[in-house]
Order: sequence, then C-alpha cells, then structure tokens
Amino acid sequence: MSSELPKAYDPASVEPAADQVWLDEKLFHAEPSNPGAPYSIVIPPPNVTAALHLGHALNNTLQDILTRWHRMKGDNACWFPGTDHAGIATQTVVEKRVLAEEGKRRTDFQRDEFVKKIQAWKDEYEQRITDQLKRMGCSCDWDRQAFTMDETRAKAVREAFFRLFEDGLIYRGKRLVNWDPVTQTALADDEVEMEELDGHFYYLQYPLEDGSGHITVATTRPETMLGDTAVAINPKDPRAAALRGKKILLPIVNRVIPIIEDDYVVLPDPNSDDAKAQFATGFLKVTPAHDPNDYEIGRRHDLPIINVFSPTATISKEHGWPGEDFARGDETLQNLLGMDRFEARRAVVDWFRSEKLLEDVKPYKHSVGHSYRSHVPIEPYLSDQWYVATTKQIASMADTGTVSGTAIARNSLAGFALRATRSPSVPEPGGAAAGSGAQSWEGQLKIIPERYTKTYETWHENIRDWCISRQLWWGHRIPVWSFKEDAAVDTKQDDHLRDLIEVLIKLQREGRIAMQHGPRKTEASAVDLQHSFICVRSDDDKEALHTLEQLGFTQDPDVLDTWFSSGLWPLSTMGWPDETPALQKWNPTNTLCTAREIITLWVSRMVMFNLYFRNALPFNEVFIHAMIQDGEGRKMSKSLGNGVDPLDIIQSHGSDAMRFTLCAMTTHTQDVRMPVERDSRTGKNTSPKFDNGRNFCNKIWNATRFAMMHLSSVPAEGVDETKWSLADRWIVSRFNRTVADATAALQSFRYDAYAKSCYDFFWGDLCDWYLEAIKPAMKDPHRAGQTANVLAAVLDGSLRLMHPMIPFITEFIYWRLNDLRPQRGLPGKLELAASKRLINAHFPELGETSDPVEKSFAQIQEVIVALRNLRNQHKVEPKRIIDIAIMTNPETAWMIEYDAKEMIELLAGCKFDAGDRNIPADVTRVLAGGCEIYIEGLVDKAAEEQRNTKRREELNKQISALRGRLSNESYTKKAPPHLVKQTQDQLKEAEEELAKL
RNA sequence: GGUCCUGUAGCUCAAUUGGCCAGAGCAAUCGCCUUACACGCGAUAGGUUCACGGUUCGAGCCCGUGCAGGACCACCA
Repeated sequence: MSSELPKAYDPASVEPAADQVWLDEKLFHAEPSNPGAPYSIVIPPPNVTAALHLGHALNNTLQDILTRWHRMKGDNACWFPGTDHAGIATQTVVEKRVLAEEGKRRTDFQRDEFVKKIQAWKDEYEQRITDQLKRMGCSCDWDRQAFTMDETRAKAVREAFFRLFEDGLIYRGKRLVNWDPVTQTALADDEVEMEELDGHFYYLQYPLEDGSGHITVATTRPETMLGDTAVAINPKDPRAAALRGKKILLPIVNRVIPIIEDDYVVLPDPNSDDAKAQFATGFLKVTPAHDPNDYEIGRRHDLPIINVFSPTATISKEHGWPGEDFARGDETLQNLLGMDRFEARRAVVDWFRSEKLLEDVKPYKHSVGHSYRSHVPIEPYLSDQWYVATTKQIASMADTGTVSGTAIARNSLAGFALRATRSPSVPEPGGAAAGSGAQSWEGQLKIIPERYTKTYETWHENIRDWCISRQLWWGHRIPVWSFKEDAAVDTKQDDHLRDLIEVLIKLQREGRIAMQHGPRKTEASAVDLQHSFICVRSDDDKEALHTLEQLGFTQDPDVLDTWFSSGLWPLSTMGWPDETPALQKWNPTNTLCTAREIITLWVSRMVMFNLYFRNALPFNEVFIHAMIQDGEGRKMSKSLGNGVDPLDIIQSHGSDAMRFTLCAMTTHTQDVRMPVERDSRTGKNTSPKFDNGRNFCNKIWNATRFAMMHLSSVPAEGVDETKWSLADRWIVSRFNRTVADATAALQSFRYDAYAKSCYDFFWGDLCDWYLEAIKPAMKDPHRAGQTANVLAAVLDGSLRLMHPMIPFITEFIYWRLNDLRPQRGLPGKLELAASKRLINAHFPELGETSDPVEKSFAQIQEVIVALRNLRNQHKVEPKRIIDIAIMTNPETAWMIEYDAKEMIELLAGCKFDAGDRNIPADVTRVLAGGCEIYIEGLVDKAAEEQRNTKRREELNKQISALRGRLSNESYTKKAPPHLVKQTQDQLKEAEEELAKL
C-alpha cells in the first residue's frame, strides 16, 4: 500500500480526485428535511467584475471551515453560494473594455444591446469564480447557486421594493446627491471616499448693492459663486446689525442677493484651533444647489436654488439657471458656459483678480469626497432620486417611540438595526409594555471581534436616508411608472381615461400596484396622474402594465443600488418571498463571514431588510476577518501589482496549503501582512508564507506513508488498553487534549489557534515523538497489534479534526485508511464512527486526558533532549551509541525501566549501562526531568564545570526570586493558593537541583 | 474633527479573565541524506514587549501621557 503513495505530496494528483467524489456524490447538498440542527451560511456574493483574489480565498476558506465543521458535527449544514451583479462596478469595467476594444462608448449602443455585453461578461466571470471556489474546496451547495439578478432574486427585489413602497418607506425626493460627473450617476454616501487634497482658500470681495463698500467671503470653490443666492453672517457677529437688510450685488452675474443671518456661520478667530475659524471671514457665500450645508441654509431661509452645472459638471444654463442672469450679466458669463468646473474655477479667480476683487489666496489642505468608481471629486448635485427612509416610523407598525439614546424610531429600519445588537433581555424603556407594538424578534446579533459593534452602532445612530436609484443600465430596473411629460393623453375629459383609472384603483385594492401621489393631489377618489408614481408588484402583471401604457406611463429608466439586492441576500437565496422549506429551516442563518469595509454597505442592509420583511435576524453572528495587505502594509491591488492570485498558489502549493496558511493567519486583528515575492519559475506573485502550509501537508502525507507501511503488515486485533505502552497512552491523551483546544478555538472563531493546535499536535507530538517512539514496537509481533490500533485511531482522529481546514488531503488519506483498516477507534477512549467519506464522518468528541501519563512522558522528553544536547555539545558522531546510567526516585526509575528505556535508547542514541549502578569515575553528569544522567566516556571536565556554573547561576537567581516572592506577605495572602503552592514547588525543585550540582 | 486598531526575536505573528523561564513559523548558526518525510531530522543562538509615569503581591496585558503606523466615520466655507 505504501508503495502506492509517492514520497512527496502532490496536491495536483489528490485534490481533483477528492473534489470529484464530493461533487459526484452531492455531498455538499443539503435538504431542509435532513436530520440535524440547522446550520447555514450565505456567501458574501463576489462581484462578477473580476476573478477572485486572495481576500476572497481567505473569506471563503473561513466559511468552508465552519460549514465542514458543522456538517461533521451532525448539523444540517448548508452553504448558499452565489455572485453579485455589482451594478456600477461591472458596468464601468465593461464600458472600459468596449472602449478599448471597439472604440465605442456606452451611448453608442441601445440599452438592451449594451446590457447584453455586460451579461456576457457576467457569464464568463461567474463561471470563473465558481471554478475558483470549487478548486479552493468550498463545500457550497451548488444546487442553490444564486445570482443577484437571476429570476428568483429579481422576484425578491421586486416584492421587497413593492412592500417598502407601499409602506411609504421608499419615496421620490429632490435632494443634493453625491453626483459622479464621469459615470454620471448618483452615489450613496458610503460609495464616496474622502481624499486629502491640497486646495486653496480664495477670498472674494462681494460689493454691497448700495455701493457702501464690500464684504469678503472665503471659499474653496469659487466657481460655485455663480449659483450663490445669499451671503450669510452669524447673528452674533458684531458686524451683523449694521448689515441687516442690506443686499449684495453678486459679481459676474450681477444678481442681487440678500445678506442673511444664520448660526451655522463660523465666527472668524485667527487664534482658534479650528481651521475653519482661522480661515473664516465671517461671511459665507450660500450656494444651495452645490453644497449640502448651503442647501440646508437655503431651506431654512427659503432661498432660491440655482443650478449652474450640467450632469458632466460643466457650466451650463440648461439645468435650472434663470435666463435673466444672462440678460444683465457680465460678458464673462457667456464665456464661462461649457467650461468644466476646474477650468471655470480658474476663470472665475482670474476675473476676480483682474477686477481687483481677489483679496487673498491661501493654501488649504482639506478632504474632498471622491467617487469610489471614477475617483473624481463628487459634485453635490440637485436631482430627483429614490430613497429608502431609514429612520422613519414604519406606518404599518404601531408607534412605540425611539431607540433609547437616539432620535431614531424604534420601529424604523435603522431602529431595527440598532436594536439588533442590543440584548433582548434589556427592554427598551417604554417599549416593554404589552401591546406597545414594538416589533421584537428572537436572539441578538453578535459581532466578532466585539469592537466592530461600535462601528456598526455609531453608523446607525447617524444614518441618513439611503439613495437607491442609480443612473445606470446594469441592474434591477426601478419598478415604478410615472406619467411621461409628452405623452399624448388628454387627462382632462375622457371616458376611456376614467375607465383606466377605475382599473388602477381595482389593481391597487387587489395589492397588485401601489400608488404614491404627487404634491398636487386633487380629488380624493381619483388619481392625479401627472404627479403619481405607480409601483407594479409583478413584472408578469400584463393588465397593470397595459393599463399604464395606455395612460401614457413609462417605467423609470434608473436601476437600483446594487446593495438593494445584496441586502436581500439571506432571504432571496432561500426563495423569499415564498415561505420555502429552505427559508423556514435556514433563515436566520448562523454566521456571516465578511470584511470590515462592508459592515455599513451590506451587513446593515441585510439586518434592516430581514427584520422588516421577516421579523427575524438575517444571521446570529458576524465574523469580521482581517484584510490581507502586502509586506509593506499596502492593500493588494491590480494597480500596485502586489496581488496574489489564489489559483497561482493552488498550482504551486496546493489548495490545502493555501487554506492552512490563511487559517493560521486569521487572528482577531484588523490587518494581516503577507510579504509578496515573485516566483522566479512561474513569474507569478507568491508569498513564502504558503510554504508552511505546503510543508505541513507534506508532513501529513509522509506520516501517513509511515503508518500505512506498518498497518498493512500488522494483523488487526481487539483493542486492549492494558497492553498499551506509555507512548500509546500519551498520544491518546494528547489527541484528546488537542480536540478540546481545537474545538474551543473554532467555537470562538480563533482560526489561528485551531490551526496551531492541529499543527503542534500532528507535527510536534505525533510525528516528532510518537512515530519515532513506536518504531521498535511496530516491529515486535507481541506489541505491534495494540500500537497499530492506537496509531490508526489517532491518525483517523487527526484527519477528522483537520478536515475542515485541509479537506482534500485528509479526505484522500481517509479513503486509504478505510481500505486498509476499516475498523478503527478505541472504545471509551477515542470513538470513531465509521463513514465512507470523511466529509460527513463524525467530528471527534471531547475525550479523556491523562495528566500523570503526560507528566511522565514530559520527563522522558526532557531526558532525551538533555542527552541529545550533550551529544551535540561534545560533537559525538551521530551513529555512535553512548553508554548512560540514570539515577532518580523509585517511581521514575520504575517508569523508565518498564516503559521508557527503549525509547530513550532509540531517540537519544544511547544504551543503558548493563552493569550495576556503581558510577565510574570518568563520567559526565547532567540533570534533566528530575533525573541524574551519567554518560560514560564524554569527559570534558571544563565544559561540564562551565555548564554547571551557568546552571547554578540560573538556579540561584531563580531561587532568590522565588524566595522573595514567598517572603512577601501580601503575595502569600492575596495571590490564589494554587499559585502560592506552585511557587513553593518550584522553589523546592530548584533547591533540590542546586543541591545535586 | 470623532471613533477604533496596531506597535513583542532580523521578518510574519502568538501569549485565555493580569499569574510557571514571553512562544511558533521563516531567516541565521552547527551537525546529520538515521528505511515516512531534505517540503526533512537533531541542536543552538536571538527579546529593555515603542517611551515615560501610574495601579497591583505581580503588568506584554489594566490606567494616563507621549511617539510611530494604520483603518473607519464626518456637511468640501
């Protein structure tokens, strides 16, 4: 049998074999009706923009470890796979490619035509991603693979939108949005990245209308002055009274604008710590159309809103700029038209300078929002968008006040999210009374590591409404129809129209459409068509769609924010809105594994949606894992060329090796570093960190070869514990201890500790000691049977223990073990229920450990290490056997004589002195493991004396420290008794050893 | 501006609620191709735990201050 296994582990010949069997036998698939407690994970759906990177490899390894572990524990475990259409990201990628390959822009195509191109990209990358996951060994239930835009998911999105719309939680609003002038779409707040920029403060003089002088405003964006509709001053400013009622003649535009008073304006103070106060003049130009704060000021003072930009952020009079400005404005105004915002900035500044109205320019460092896609500065832009109301009391749920410590309604989406992490046993004040109407649900959302709970909560406390419309082509089309301005429908008098309206009202009553009316609602019974928004529940509703068409309605061209569909993920992957068996079994899911950057974008939305739609948490635990950086602490990225491709690692090191290394790296820190090198043979990026995983797999492989070699030649016999050697008893105890450690580590998401305990046991205990120690026994027919039992059981148990982390190699070896020795396990000590496949074999249960055996064995290890050490110091030929004698207490002497002599002789290359225990004169003596060891013929008195002197010094130091501690009364009184006892024992041992030196 | 994280051997990381001599892997040094494994075996060396102060019988861990790096959030005067 052993001859079948090659000397070095070759992942390429093992991994596909195991994977094939899992897939063929559908061992990843779970049915809700299967026995076992439900355990489920939904994959954070990778974007179809690109193939998976190392961060995905980490993320999915961690999920697979949990899934496989729970499956082996006997749970009904299901991992739901899928991918995300990633709206703006994918569209951008495809636009770039089409431009590069065909020289065409998106707008050169029909919408359907271009969406097809994106679809083709998606098909390609979805396949690549799926293949990658399979090669990583991810035990996803592939029968349940989902895509955020497939039919089932589209149905969920549609239903979710409809319900939110009907409940008044989705509304149309004219707001300043984060506008990306390059991709020409609105962005959500968290799609905006702040970047530090070196900018300038421009000090512009604005003349008073009555010619009595000027005031000076300070701004970083002079070009927006074209849209100024007021100048504000703080009412506390001493200059305010004198200026009250006065007006400004806005330069260039010659628009007359008021001076208003608002607390928001910062008072100038050159000595202030606040940079704003240092730079401020006390006068703030107010541009409601182009600054969020100014917009608010404008609302407070009812100021006009003048938009001077086009959607591409060029100066334009076509988007809400009243024509009269051009009639009386400076000729400069005409010249500005068509300039982009940065050109316009220079032009405006130049104008002020030439007119001697530019008082000063100061350099200023500030952070400016940039698009996370196009990386250009965001333009605050006034436009109509769809929003989800996050803090609004949900109409269909009785009013029960606010979340304590906030102004957020308890029964609002954000209220749900905030209450999710709070302990359900602590009732909200005022919300606990029966019949109060506060929604409640089972369980509490636990975020691990716990510190991220704060991030999550703080974000929700400051949450704003969520802009969900995107001016893109790739995504879920917003299912709202509205009246088309130029539709040839006479809405005044028409019997046919009245009939159609009757149909609408019927459809609404039947729950097939929902209507929101514009501000000019006229009659209570009819619909003010021109200002109505109508949401159609189902895309198959021909009657509704036909009616709307006849009414001159068209569907909103925009699509939904990609996070809208991902927010529904734990629901939509299980077939919601239908109450499917899967949904009933596996939602809430158990664990979500994700990176911290996505807590607000994704985790929050899932919590809000799952609680709103199903009154249940989407998951009970969220594990936030580290982000992988390169050796210099930089993010891995394409542009830096420092990324490591998981497939390259799988090819060079094997999937298990990669998984092991990733698992071992997963501590609870926020970042982990992975030094990146170029593999000289393949030219691909790699990291020496993966060598450790490869080496470990090779070790497992070879330990198996050793075991197979012996197991194949030893006939099976019944387990008889009384015949076990010290090493046998020791390794079983060590194994059980490892099971306990590893299980505890997995339970607390300590992946590093799980990997380390497996590694230390297998390599350190099993290979370095046990396999070496049993070599003589395996050749002795009287002893081989029992030791083979222990060996087979411990190997099997180890495979089970490590399978979740390194599934391929363990599965493959397990089959060989099944062939060779179908009956394994040590009744009462190490139970191993038989299974054809390891993937669904039972995970080791906690077993018995034995302290006395482990202590004895540790003594022997000390003796052996001391002897090896001495051999090295004396440069003894490796093959030379040295003669030794050991003096120790009777128990230890007995133990060595009957249980350890052979092992010491073998592992230390020595022979116990056959003669009597009279100690010859020419010996070297060492103390170790509570024994005096005498070695003949290695006499180097000087070296020995040096060693002893060094040791004496150490001991003296130790003794005085221990005595000092014990003589300290507050120590003996306050420290726990077992520690005092321990200190006393240590002192005694040290003193005894010193006495012998 | 706010919140959070990190600083331990040359490198990458550990060190349970504060409690044995602060541990691994890689790299280094010495010796070994010992019949499972050179992707290996045996041994060795390497630390003022960023600095200063405090709490404590006892601090890598808790508190304070500072230094250095990083992340996230925040309305761009």
